[in-house]
Amino acid sequence: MGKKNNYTVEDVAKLAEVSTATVSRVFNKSAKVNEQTSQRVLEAAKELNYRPSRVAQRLRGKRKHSMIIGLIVTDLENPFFSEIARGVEDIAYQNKNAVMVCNSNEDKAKEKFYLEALIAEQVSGFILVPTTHNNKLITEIINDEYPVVCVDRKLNIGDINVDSVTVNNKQGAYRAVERLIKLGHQRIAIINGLEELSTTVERFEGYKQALEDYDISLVDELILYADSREEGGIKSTKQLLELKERPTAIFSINNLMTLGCLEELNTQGINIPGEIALIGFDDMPWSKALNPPLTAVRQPGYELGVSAAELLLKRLSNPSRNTSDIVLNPELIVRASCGN
Amino acid sequence: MGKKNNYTVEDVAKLAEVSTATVSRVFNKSAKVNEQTSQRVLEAAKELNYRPSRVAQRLRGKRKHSMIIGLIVTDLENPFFSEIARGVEDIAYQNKNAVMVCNSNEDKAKEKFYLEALIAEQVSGFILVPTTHNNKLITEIINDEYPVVCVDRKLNIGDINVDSVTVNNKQGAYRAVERLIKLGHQRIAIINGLEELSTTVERFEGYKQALEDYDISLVDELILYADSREEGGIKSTKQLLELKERPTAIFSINNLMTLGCLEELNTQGINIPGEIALIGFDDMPWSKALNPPLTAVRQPGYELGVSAAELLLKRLSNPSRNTSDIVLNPELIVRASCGN
DNA sequence: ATGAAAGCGCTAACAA
DNA sequence: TTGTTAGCGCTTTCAT
Repeated sequence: MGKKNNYTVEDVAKLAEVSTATVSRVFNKSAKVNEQTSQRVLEAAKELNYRPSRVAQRLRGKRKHSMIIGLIVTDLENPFFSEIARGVEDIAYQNKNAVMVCNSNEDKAKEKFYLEALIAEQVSGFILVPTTHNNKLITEIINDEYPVVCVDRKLNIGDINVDSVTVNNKQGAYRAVERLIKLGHQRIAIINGLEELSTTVERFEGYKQALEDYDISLVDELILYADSREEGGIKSTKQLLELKERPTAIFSINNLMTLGCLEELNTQGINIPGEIALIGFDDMPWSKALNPPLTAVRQPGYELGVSAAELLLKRLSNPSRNTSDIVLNPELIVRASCGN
Repeated sequence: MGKKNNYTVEDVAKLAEVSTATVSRVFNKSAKVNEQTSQRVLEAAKELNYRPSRVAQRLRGKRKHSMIIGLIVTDLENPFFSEIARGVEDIAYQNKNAVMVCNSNEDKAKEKFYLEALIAEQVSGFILVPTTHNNKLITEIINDEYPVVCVDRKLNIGDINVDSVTVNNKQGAYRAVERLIKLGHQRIAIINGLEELSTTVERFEGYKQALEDYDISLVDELILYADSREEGGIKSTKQLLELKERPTAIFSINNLMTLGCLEELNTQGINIPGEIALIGFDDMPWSKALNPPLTAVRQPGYELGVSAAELLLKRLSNPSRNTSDIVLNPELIVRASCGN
């Protein structure tokens, strides 16, 4: 019970009748080794099924980093974030880095827990979807010059410098709402996500801007906030439907809430887009198979992940590089749910 | 540039004017330390913003494991697997373990890469959705007494003993097909997933069993295999629709393929379930919002993850424990896509 | 209650 | 080309 393959360089060295240094050299190709000696070492290693301990390597080595990228997202069940994860992973894997993804579940304590675990494990750097702007730990980490890239959301902390990759949320929202307006809608409700998120703030700005540009005034009862989950969409939609004067269109700011919204509308037998038109933020694989097919602002999740990983890799190879903010543009995918 | 907070026990010891041993004792509460000394150490540590290096701890310490669970899934973008991940994570977090999830993307080389990375990092153990049955590396790892739990798929290797948590796939498939038969269908097509997966094999068995029990013979042209992705569903459906004699019902074995299937059916204007009925394996958050709402076999993804994590934790605390196989039962969720 | 010192498994000078 | 040796940062005897 538990031999657990704990052979060391020394065991291999002994079996191959060489020094530990030679074993190390063979494994790392860090210096010329005689072909035959090399063979002997490899055979010995194979016989013992030897695996170098990365823990020891890391403790000793000058290359302090682990070739492991930590990715912390806020909701792994949300396909938008799994798309990001895929993007990160593809780039990382191409560069022989492993990605370890952790799910903070929008919970600050969990985020902290994972951040600390990953630092303790000495990951090379982080790609992070921060839970909220104001995070002391993250500030510390960044000030400690730990390589960090924020993705999807910005870290709105005073004068701090971080790489970031985000989407032009304001523009995306603006286009969605503009579309609705041009279709003749005036009473346009918005279901916002968590209030403190930069994405929520920006999308809401797009909404306000569009209304303003078209001389439509904001109506309090049409501006809702929910929890970015399906449940939140259902609840908000119910609330909207109870209004004396219902909205003629709903702009839902996140994929899962949109699903909830659609469900509730269908449940209550509302005709979409006849009675109420619907546009969502975030286009999903199933959007076109929905009833009705959903008009949505498509965010390039995969590309977000790719860019973030590339950015992190660049910083890793050049730590003194200036930080940069990459902003990707979303796109409005028009389908039946908003009419035409 | 790059101070990177590399303070060590020694720095703290110096500042607090104690020995490194004392610092260690304070941090690990591993022995009585004078209250005042302890205070001094803590202050010194805070001042330097000292974080013990887990790498060094692990190299030295007797507790060899890291409180990190490695989870390797085959498709992180598939919500079924993210549900599993959530289950694993919740249990792990409750027990102060971190989860690092890796995505093998159904690729053996990638699976190997991650397996080795995680072992090298000395994770406490694995929860694994194996890419295919026959995997030498995994056999080795298990034989090395590394704690492993297989989830969703079994590792059909000869005499090896592993903990596993799976779904009763045969039963689930049987019920789906039986339902179709009872609704009067005789020409029932099946779109299988990757041929070598245990899940595919078992679901196909359920299909065959049901047909046999109701005296319906197997028809080759109605038995298709695809790649478990949306694209595969589209392709297979096209193929089915080109048949001289079309099936009257389709049983699609995986969520993403079902989506593809539905899309293609809708694209070609097929009436569901009028012309062709559809049942899928795997119920998803969006299933009820589809057009038409989808009848599906619901797999308890979250519970799968929970059970797997619990099993792993048990093995960790008692390595000589007998292995066990947990089988969870699926459930047929009836909606409009199969008629009634 | 505290300190000194050994050593975990490995790599990188420095020698030979 | 190969070996010897000194640590990496920490925990853990063994002394004191």
